[in-house]
Amino acid sequence: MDSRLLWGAVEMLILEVVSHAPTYGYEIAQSVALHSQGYFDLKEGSLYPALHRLEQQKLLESFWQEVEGRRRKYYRLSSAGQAALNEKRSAWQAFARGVNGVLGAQMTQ
Amino acid sequence: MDSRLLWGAVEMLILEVVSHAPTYGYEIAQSVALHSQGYFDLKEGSLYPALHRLEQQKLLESFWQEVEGRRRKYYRLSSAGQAALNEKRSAWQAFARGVNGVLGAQMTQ
DNA sequence: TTACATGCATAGACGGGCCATGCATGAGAT
DNA sequence: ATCTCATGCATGGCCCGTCTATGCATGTAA
Repeated sequence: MDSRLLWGAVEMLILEVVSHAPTYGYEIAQSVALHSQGYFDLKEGSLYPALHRLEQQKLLESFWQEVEGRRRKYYRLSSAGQAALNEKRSAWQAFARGVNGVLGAQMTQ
Repeated sequence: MDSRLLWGAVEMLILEVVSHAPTYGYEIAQSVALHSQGYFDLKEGSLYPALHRLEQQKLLESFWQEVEGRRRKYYRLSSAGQAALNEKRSAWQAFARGVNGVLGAQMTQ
């Protein structure tokens, strides 16, 4: 995995996963790994700071919950977060289109 | 343009353009802008350091040439550069596949 | 003579992913 | 009993590439 490529995409991936249902850090990392067929392996040093950034930007809201003796900090998407996710998806598509344009790859959309 | 997404992709874009024919910095930036429909606008502060990195890594070779009173530093792809380009293209495809997997986007290949 | 395109180059700011580490609990293995 | 591993959150400092701003030089057009 080229970690440099990850720059700027982590927040979008987190927002995407949280948009499906309120969830927490550890599960987010699992979900991202699962849906990317193991390609992404979010490290704590990337994941938690990103979650804190997103919360501080009011894109995510959090609440603590205790399950089987374990503390979990759940996050849910705010409406601003949904808007930001839509923007980031568009930016990603434009970026991918740009890269593929230079690479001469076939674009299907 | 989300400049954060650019991380790690600049070198691939440069190698790709140079792979078509020996060319120089200014023209590389133009070519990348053209093929990405204006999406990418490589700044000097990104472009030239990247070219120097690639040359130092022996992925590019350079030679100076004077055209109409203007000095141009031409770059050509080395065989190691071709191999690196192939690797970066694969890495890009894997990355895009990973992102699109998380986003739930349709993958056509 | 002013402005803009061409052409290369660098310094410093900036910021976010990664590594290593720390702490805590529960379950299963030895 | 003890150890290991999965679960779960968190942070400090390293690392490094993009960006802004700047500098210099030449040719052409307004």
